[in-house]
Amino acid sequence: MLSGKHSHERELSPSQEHYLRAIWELRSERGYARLADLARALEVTPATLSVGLRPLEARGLVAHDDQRFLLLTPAGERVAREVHHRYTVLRSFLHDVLRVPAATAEREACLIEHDISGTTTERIVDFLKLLQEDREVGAPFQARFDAFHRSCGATRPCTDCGLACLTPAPR
Amino acid sequence: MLSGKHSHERELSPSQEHYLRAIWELRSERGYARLADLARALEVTPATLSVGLRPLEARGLVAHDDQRFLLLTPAGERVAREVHHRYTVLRSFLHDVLRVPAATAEREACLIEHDISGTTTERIVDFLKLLQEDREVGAPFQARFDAFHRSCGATRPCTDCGLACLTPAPR
DNA sequence: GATGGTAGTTAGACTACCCTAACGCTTGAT
DNA sequence: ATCAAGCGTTAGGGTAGTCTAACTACCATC
Repeated sequence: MLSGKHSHERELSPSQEHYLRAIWELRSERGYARLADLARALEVTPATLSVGLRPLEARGLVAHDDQRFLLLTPAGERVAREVHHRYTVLRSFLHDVLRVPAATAEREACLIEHDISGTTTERIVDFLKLLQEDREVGAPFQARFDAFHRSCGATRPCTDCGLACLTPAPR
Repeated sequence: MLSGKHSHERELSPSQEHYLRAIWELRSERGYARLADLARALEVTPATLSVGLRPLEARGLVAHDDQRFLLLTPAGERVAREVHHRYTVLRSFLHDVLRVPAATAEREACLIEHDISGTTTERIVDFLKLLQEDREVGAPFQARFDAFHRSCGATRPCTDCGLACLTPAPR
């Protein structure tokens, strides 16, 4: 589908970032990660991973035991945590603020995590923190937002584009 | 880089969505779109497009003149507008609300536009409208947010993960 | 009417990502 | 001791999206 050139100026491809995050999450949850577990978690065949992890090993991000348990090097763990961080922030924003259903929020966060810069991520963190910490902003905002989009008239298609648009509707 | 299976359950691939949006934008701006213009706009070679547009023609989304000027069918235009809508909404959110620099906002919106559902897009629209229309929420919110992230202490790394994290820092 | 630029196409190659099928290596149960 | 299960690897294939290079087709002017 999408490939090279545009998108993803990062050093690692989306898949590779995904692999790293999944290894880290497995290891956090159960203390170890085997290739087969990882394959299950990522819904990918072991063959795919066997090949796909190779470049990550070559770059010194992933390694393994004498028992072939997967390990993250410090560099690999740093990347994994960054990806996980982006994922978490996005999911929280989508679900906790925008009230997108949990499954959708997770699915979309999984994709967007590879597209979004660190800078943007931190802006969203600021945003979440503001809602959390500033009582004069947080609660009223969320209450209004919830009410706002519950009233289905909130977004009405604009006659020009047939899509809910950003120019305020005439009244 | 990223391919098949995960990501993008949409009928069209990210590239194809991109092509449609670009045709639509070119035609909106200057009334016509030629393959060469499109190639320049998308920073892709004409050869890529010549091949890449074929499936879109086969699906009845794109057509051309006797003069080979590119046209969108009604179905093609509908998709193009949807993509453009997602793009616009994202860019506005990133730039106007989160204050991400314009260039970054555009670059990231260009990527995320293919990942995000219509539902989520409309949630963001609701959010933008709320800020725009509700004076008790909009202005104070934005003022606080701007002040908040200007003060660089706003996000501080948490000792646990080394990344600004979502659990409130101990005080 | 030859020359040359612009537009689009075709052919061939490459990379990323995925799959299935077949094989080798433990390891644990019978 | 064998045999089955499970893990990982290898080999071979497929698709999407891109590229370069070589072509065709049309104008435009000289």
